Amino acid sequence: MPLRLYNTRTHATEPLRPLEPNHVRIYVCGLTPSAEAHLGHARSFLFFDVLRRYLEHPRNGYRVTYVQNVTDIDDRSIATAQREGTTYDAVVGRFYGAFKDAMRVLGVREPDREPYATHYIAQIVEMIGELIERGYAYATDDGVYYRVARFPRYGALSGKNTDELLIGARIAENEHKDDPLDFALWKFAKPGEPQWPSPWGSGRPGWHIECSAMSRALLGVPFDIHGGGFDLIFPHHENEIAQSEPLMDAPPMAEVWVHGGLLNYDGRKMSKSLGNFEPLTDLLKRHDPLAIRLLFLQTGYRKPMNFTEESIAGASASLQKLQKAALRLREAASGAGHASRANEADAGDARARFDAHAEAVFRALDDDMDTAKALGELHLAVADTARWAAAGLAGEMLAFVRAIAGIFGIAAAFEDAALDELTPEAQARRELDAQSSLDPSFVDRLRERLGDALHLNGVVSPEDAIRRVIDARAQARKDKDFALGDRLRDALAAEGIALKDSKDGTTWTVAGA
RNA sequence: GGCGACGUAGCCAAGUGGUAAGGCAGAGCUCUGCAAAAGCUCCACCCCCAGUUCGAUUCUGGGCGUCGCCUCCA
Repeated sequence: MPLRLYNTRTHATEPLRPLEPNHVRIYVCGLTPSAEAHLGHARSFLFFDVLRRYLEHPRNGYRVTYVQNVTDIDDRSIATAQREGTTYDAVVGRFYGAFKDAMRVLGVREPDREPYATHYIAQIVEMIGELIERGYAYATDDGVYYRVARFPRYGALSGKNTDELLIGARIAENEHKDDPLDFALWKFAKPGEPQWPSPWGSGRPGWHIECSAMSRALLGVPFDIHGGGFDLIFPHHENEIAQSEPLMDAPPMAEVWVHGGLLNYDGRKMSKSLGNFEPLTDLLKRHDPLAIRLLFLQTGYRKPMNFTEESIAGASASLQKLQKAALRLREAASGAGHASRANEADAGDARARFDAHAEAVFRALDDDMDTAKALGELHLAVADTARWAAAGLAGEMLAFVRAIAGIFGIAAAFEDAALDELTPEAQARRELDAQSSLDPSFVDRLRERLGDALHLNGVVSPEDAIRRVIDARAQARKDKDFALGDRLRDALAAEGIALKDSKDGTTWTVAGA
């Protein structure tokens, strides 16, 4: 059963049928880097990254060509440049560089092509020329506009009709346009603004035309998937269709239109205009990028979702649960030689269960990339460590977890090195690191708490003090003086030091470290 | 005013015409002197009302609520 995706164009979930066999061509509207990117942008690109990974996974086996543009010229970058006394491309370079860094941290793969609008001026101008030639566009004294009335299907994607749009009181009046619905293809430059020559006057492209021109240039039309955020459906994607399809023999320009749900922050849309967002780079300082990925995977990609500190904390804990399960699988797999004494009937039964679990995960992904369901199924699959171990399937299950993690883009969490971090030895190592952060007055505070239980004479370093208390407690426990032992431990606890007993002795951790 | 999405346990969240995945948090139990870790178990009358149906959380209609789009926006 092939992957099915919800298609905004047809308002239905339908099987993906690539126009070229085994090759999926995707165009996703990228960033306008004239301000800092936020988590909402990340959500969108993170989803398309997962989609791409799944398409390429052997289950689907597609080759993917992924194009994501960069709107490197717009009114805001020009305004910012003027305000800061620099150039628009310096502004764009700064914000886009930060965005790329963030994407790298989040494990989002690089697009195959990353076209900048200003690098495709020739193609843009050519396309505008074609539109004018066919009566779909007209030049005025401040730019070239698209004539919406000329395109009867305008509004089909977004489910709007032009009459209703006109009623909306929010369309700005513009004496240069023939019709309020018309939109700019080319804006003539005012003095001092960046500009490129065109047959109609020098200026810069409007936002919408770049995507029509660059998708045509790099993928050819029609192509398979056109993606972007929900907020781009109107007017951006509607306008792209209006620009591209009149010039095509066989529309639509894209078979499937995929739109990702927006991210709310504290219950409100995270947006540049509302300004209620935290820059992505700041957020990534506070949160594990893998936990962020998991957080988004927990929600259907089309649903609006609300970001809260509580939800990211939950996702982080959930990730750890999966990691610990993977660690147990790894341990079971390495000791598999003597563990797999199950009889053949049981083994066959376990095999059937294994396959059913795996199939359930894939079926969820096939169903319009239901990553939330897939994640739930993965938890179920992994939970039965004992069964997989007994049937000698622990290694295979671990490999399965890793394969799915690869699709999810969280494979790093399940690499041996990451799993090693969860072992007791790694914890001990971390504790050593934590030692250096203890405040020197720690010993004095601890001495006061212990009172006559232990004097800590001559002890200066916090580590030595903790060690002394642990040793004293060990002796107390040996002597069955549990009251004293507990007193010692409580004193440490009051100073934020937690003890953990294991067969290999007692270790300690700094709470919250 | 037009268009649209959503409303499932403290939080995140999947889902089906026959009585509700998963994660976090919480509770209990097992194991441990206690604690931690680990494991097991428990934890929802699915916003309200009406209708269709043998039966609805799931379908239809109405209401209420939240959010979004209609302007730059992933």
